[in-house]
Amino acid sequence: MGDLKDLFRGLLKDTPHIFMDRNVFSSGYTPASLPHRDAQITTLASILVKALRGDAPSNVLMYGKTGTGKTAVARYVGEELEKMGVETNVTCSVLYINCELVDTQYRLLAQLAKAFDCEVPFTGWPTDHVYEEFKKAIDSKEQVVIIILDEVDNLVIKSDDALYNITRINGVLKNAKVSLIGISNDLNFTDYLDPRVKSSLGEEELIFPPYDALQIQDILYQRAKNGFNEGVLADDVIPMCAAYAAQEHGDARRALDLLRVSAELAERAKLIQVAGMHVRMAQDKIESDRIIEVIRTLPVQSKLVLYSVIVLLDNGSRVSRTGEVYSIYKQLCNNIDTDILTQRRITDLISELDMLGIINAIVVNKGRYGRTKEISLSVPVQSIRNVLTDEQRLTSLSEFKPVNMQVSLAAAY
DNA sequence: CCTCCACCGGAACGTGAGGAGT
DNA sequence: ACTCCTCACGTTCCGGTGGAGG
Repeated sequence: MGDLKDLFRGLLKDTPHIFMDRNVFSSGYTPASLPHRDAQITTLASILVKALRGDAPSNVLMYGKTGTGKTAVARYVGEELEKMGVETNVTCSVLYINCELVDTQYRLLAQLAKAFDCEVPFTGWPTDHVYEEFKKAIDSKEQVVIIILDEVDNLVIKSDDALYNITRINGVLKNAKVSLIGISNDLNFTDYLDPRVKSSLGEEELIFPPYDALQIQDILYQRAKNGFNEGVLADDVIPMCAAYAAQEHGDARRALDLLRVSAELAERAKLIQVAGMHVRMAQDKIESDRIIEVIRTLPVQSKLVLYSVIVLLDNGSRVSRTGEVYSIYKQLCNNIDTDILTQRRITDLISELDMLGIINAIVVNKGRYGRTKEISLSVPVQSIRNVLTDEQRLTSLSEFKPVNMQVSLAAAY
């Protein structure tokens, strides 16, 4: 036990210093420069420069798939604008709000008010009261407020009132000016909008095309220079990360994750250099983490269906049919005292699992023996069995033995 | 060529939770 | 505090189907 004191000391000493600054790879990090986004940066800056003259810039909509640098560009230009505002003595405030978390009008207003030191309780006030408070707070002095709404789709899907109110706020303010920057990865999201909001929000539009493999490489090299110590990356590491990410529609964030995970794997193996092998391992790890996360958050009923497939697999059938799955599923439900859903619903659950890429379900015709779905697992069994029995209500199922297996025996012939 | 299996999948409807309006 | 609306989740009902076997 006395050695425990040295536990961390030992680990500290042993750990090779691959990372210089882990922060460089976190999602909130804004790098000092953004390769291959000069055009977007210049355009955005030329729109926002009006703020430095004390006017409200046009509202901007930014489109692009995930990992194309939308958020980074918006934050980067925002920071520069604030800096410039200090120099030129114009108060410019840039607020960044992620609408994935802030997805109702109330929460949005509360969040905005809070940014101006205005106390709003989490709940309780009528929405228009919060709106008034927020107006009062920003109108207290002359300033230009730029609100960046990331993932703005989330705010709109429920109702576009929030956007409607904010786009019209300039009409009622005396001192302050407000502009919006909406960020969306859905090109068609304006279809959901009220036409008035649409024309007001989309005064300017910026498109972010996906990066190609070479561009991703540049980004990675730049981050690696700030994030890793020198010489820890083998030559092929970054090209590999870029190639993998480029295959999946040029997602730079994905490439950065890949690079980070590769380095973490190498670090955990106590190596001093990251090799191509680690990139491959990282690719697998990210994918299996994704699958596990998807399965873990599945509703209980879907888990039961999935478990039924596994049970059938354990009993020797490589593919299973809907009828078999359903009969096992019913047994499982009785076993843990859960409501049994109808077969119609199970059909849908099976289709959902198929779409998530966890199972493979194809419709086949067996002539006289009917028409059904042939279901097989498209991920390794051992990786998901434990995830399923981790769920509190399903733990007892690890002991489960199916009765009445002649159905699947018959299927063997 | 016809039948008929064993399920597919569309349509309409019921229900409860939760948010918005008043 | 109340009703109204919407949405996710499920059920009921049912027409549809490709081909093995007669």
